Amino acid sequence: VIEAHLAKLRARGEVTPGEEQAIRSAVSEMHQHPADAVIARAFVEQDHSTILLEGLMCRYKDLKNGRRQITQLHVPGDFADLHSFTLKYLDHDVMTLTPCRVAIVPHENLRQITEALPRLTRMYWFQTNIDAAIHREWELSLGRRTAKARLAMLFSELQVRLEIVGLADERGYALPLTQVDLSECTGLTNVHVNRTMRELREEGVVDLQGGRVIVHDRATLWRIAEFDPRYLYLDKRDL
Amino acid sequence: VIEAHLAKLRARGEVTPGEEQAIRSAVSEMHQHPADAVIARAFVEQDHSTILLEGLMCRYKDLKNGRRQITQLHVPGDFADLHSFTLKYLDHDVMTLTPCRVAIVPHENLRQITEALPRLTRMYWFQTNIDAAIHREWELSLGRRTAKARLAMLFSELQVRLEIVGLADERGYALPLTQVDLSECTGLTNVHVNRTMRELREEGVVDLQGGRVIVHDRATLWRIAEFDPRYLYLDKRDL
DNA sequence: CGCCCAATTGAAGACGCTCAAGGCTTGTGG
DNA sequence: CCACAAGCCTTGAGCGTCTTCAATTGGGCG
Repeated sequence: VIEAHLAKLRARGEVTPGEEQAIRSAVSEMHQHPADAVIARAFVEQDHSTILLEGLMCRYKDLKNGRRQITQLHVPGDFADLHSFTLKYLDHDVMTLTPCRVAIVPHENLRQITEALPRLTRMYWFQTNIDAAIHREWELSLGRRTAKARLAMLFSELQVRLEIVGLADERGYALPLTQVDLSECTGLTNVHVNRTMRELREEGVVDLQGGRVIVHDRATLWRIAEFDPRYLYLDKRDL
Repeated sequence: VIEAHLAKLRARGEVTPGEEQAIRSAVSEMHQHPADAVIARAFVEQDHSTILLEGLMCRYKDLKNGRRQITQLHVPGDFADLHSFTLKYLDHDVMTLTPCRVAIVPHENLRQITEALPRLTRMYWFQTNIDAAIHREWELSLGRRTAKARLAMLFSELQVRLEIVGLADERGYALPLTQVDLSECTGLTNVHVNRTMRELREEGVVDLQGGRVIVHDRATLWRIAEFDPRYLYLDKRDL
């Protein structure tokens, strides 16, 4: 059931049988969450991390006036809050966007991995560094990209990330998000997301209907977004 | 000379004599850079990381139309590109903003630390996770904060980060940045930064003159920014 | 003294926001 | 089986924050 997680690790490099065994036995339990459930609240002490197996989750931060910024989306295979292992508490909430199945990994087990398996430790360190790389690409979107490019970026990124775990192909992928969700990812309003989506649809680039992203013209989508997948670090390496 | 770096690590927890020795001997050389020098170019293979000893550096990403987003500022004590150890290349450029003194740490030495010193490895993993936390706070700024709040946020964050290494007090700190630099941090134009700085000055909150940030009213500054320093993880912990 | 870079200010315009209303789909209960 | 509610999508109109373009001022330095 954690195949997606292993697939994500293997996108970077080999996972030895011993490492795979260590990962499997680090999982203490499986769990199911409904949509819109807060998995981890900001500034609350954590004693475990969560691997997303099925569904979509997000990290977000709020301002007092209610304006919300989603700082990252999580797809199956992601360690949604691995960074809480070193941080002890999170600086953001983690919430499900759809019903989700997850695997729980106690921090104590992660600690033992860092004591005994340096290579696997580096792999997990690497994974949190990818999260940071995604944050940086989103900073570029939020700070400098136009509305259309922000949405194009988001759809491009998700397509690549979902392809790694076999949940997308070149034609599209399931994405059961509302326009409000998209607006909170892109720093726009839902109204403006709606208008921008219409433009992208009328230009024959992408469409989102029935909870599914349909990529009509990937080349144009990437060009609009100035999307360069290298920031996702998908090439294989020695670790 | 790496005292600032040790001070930053010690803000989170103890550094044992053995760990301190490992850090010191991991440094292969010192180096001096002029202002506006690119230290690491995006997508170019790296074989070392860089500790900033003196001066200011930044990470930035550009769009094709020339619009630039600075994704993080680095102050003395920071490991500016520690993440290149696991990533092998960076997804952004790293540049000096002022003349800088740096210490070079070959990745091979970091690798040996991960093989032999799990606790120090966790400390460094933690440091890259702080970078990610800063990225998230900036995402919130870029996506949802007003211009005034973005600048207030930036000045608040830098004051706290510089205090850790003894380069700021409650009255202010040296910050030899131009308004163009500030605009690239905050996703604004230099013109709008200028106008917003004037507002903050006229309200008696902060001022930036002669390369120095003068904090006249820290409480108001934090309130405008909705600044909560917990995202910088300055409390001491077992590691 | 004059050059260069940064800061500053003005005026006009654009991109995205706010407020508001209407339509569509889905699920629920009478 | 239909009425109704709830949530999401869609569209219109007006507005505001921030941008763009341009010109002027100020300060540091060779």
